[in-house]
Amino acid sequence: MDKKTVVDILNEIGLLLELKGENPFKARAYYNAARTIEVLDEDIETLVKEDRLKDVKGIGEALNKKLTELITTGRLEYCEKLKESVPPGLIEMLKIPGLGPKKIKTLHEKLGITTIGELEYACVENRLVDLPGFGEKTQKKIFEGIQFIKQFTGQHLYFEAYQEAVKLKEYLEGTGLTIRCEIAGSLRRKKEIVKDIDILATSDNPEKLMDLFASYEEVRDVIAKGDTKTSVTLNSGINADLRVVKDEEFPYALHHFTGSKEHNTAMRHRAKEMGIKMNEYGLFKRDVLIKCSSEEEIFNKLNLSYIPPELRENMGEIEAAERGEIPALIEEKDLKGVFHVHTTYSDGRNSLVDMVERARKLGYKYIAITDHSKSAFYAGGLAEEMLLKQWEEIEELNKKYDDIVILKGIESDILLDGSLDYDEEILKRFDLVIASIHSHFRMTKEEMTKRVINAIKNKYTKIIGHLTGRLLLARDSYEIDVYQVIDAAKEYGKIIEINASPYRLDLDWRYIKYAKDKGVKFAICPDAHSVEGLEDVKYGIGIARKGWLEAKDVVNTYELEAVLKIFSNM
DNA sequence: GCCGTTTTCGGCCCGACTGTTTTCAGTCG
Repeated sequence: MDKKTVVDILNEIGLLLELKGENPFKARAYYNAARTIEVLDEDIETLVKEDRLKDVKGIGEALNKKLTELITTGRLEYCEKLKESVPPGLIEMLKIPGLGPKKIKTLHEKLGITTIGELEYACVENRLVDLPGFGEKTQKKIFEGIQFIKQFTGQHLYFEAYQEAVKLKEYLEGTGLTIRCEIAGSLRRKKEIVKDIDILATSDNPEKLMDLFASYEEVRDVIAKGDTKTSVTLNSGINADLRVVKDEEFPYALHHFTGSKEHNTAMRHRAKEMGIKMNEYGLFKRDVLIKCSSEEEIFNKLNLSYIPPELRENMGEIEAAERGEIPALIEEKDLKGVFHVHTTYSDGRNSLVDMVERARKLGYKYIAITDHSKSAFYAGGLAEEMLLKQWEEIEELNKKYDDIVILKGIESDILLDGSLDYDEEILKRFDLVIASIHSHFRMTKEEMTKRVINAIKNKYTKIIGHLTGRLLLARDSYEIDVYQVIDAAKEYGKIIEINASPYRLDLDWRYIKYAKDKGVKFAICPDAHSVEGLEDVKYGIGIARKGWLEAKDVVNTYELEAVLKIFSNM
């Protein structure tokens, strides 16, 4: 075993001990030993063989024993045990500037954070500021550090890539060289996670356009550059492709580069059956172009009604289009009210009145304030006294405004046995209870499913919040039988949330259509922790559309009276 | 965990800097 491996292992042990909060001097002893061995003149294997390691200053009885084990067997049980006891994500966090073992330990112990993704989400939810030794600036610095690290992972949250794509599109259009320019690919399909940005443009001067694309100020690297396709890496770490085609080819190319691959394959298959060849340059019957000036025409030529990009996943959309049964998908303007809003009463960044004011500005007719419940100590959950205070404030505000109604709500933790977080006396006074899992993620699938179904059975539960608990690119869903939960929601007439936080987008759209077909209703909720967060509903709309939802499937497209009626019938 | 003893327990490198905190803890080099 070479010296470097030994040194690395000793340093790692030091680190792990610090993360565990062991005696710092014990950790230092390992660092010291690592440095001692690093500068050792003699071969360490020889020292072990001749039992002279113990004579080296800094190596005592315990280290001598461990190093002997390591060098003779190639393994060190102590180190392996230690590694098992510390989540690997904590070690990764050391890469974040400003974070050392002590702060990481605090994050782990106080907030239960085990991965960088969870940490990022905790920053977004403003959870770090109240921890001992943390504050506004620390939280900001950590968040920025995470953004830097994330650049190199190759997968990106929809909203981050989308924002980049919009800027890029504006830049390209600003060159004056594009005739048409669109964001295509998985972004256009509103996938929750994307791996790159695809932009399609038409131009009379493609070469110049490619040059200007490659010299866009946000470009860090040019990966490939040609006449029809150029690939770059942006400063944000996201890859972007620009494809340029002739203007008459645009509709075909837009369809082709929007995908998905599976949808395209099925479409080509269908075309072939009709004796038509289909590719990014056109539809051809016996090599003669079938002229189409829009995507809609392409579908029509194949005897299909228009399929919105969000549905192009080859999950039944072609068959539905053939029957003329593509639904009129929900749009953001359909929303009349907003549920699931946090305020400074718990872990929100803005006050109750600020949230209400912003909701009014956005044109909503009702808003449900749903701070965390008392067991959510990590998020400043509300004890009964605080609830009473909040209700007083809500009543005052309701007197003041005649254009918006504020509902008294709560995002109640679902406790271990599936019960809600307050006594019946309190529960019955809420207008809206959203029941969500926030703790004890590690249960068996059967236990977790039963827990959530118990919450569904509770007559005060109206909406089931972020059903799978996933944090995109950060934390997988807990084990749960989503289909069983959906069936229970149907049976008890409960609403399922589409959590629109761009970090969650939960319920996953792949389940939504199943629930819709059963007749389950949804609510698109921003889970807003700031006034800006209210606008996250747009991401929920994208996911709802991917799940084939129409306005009538989503209760917050209804007038308040209708919503309250649904609630009262549960 | 190591070392060195006034020999078995108490001390172990530190200064700049930042951001908390209200006199200091944690990070970085």
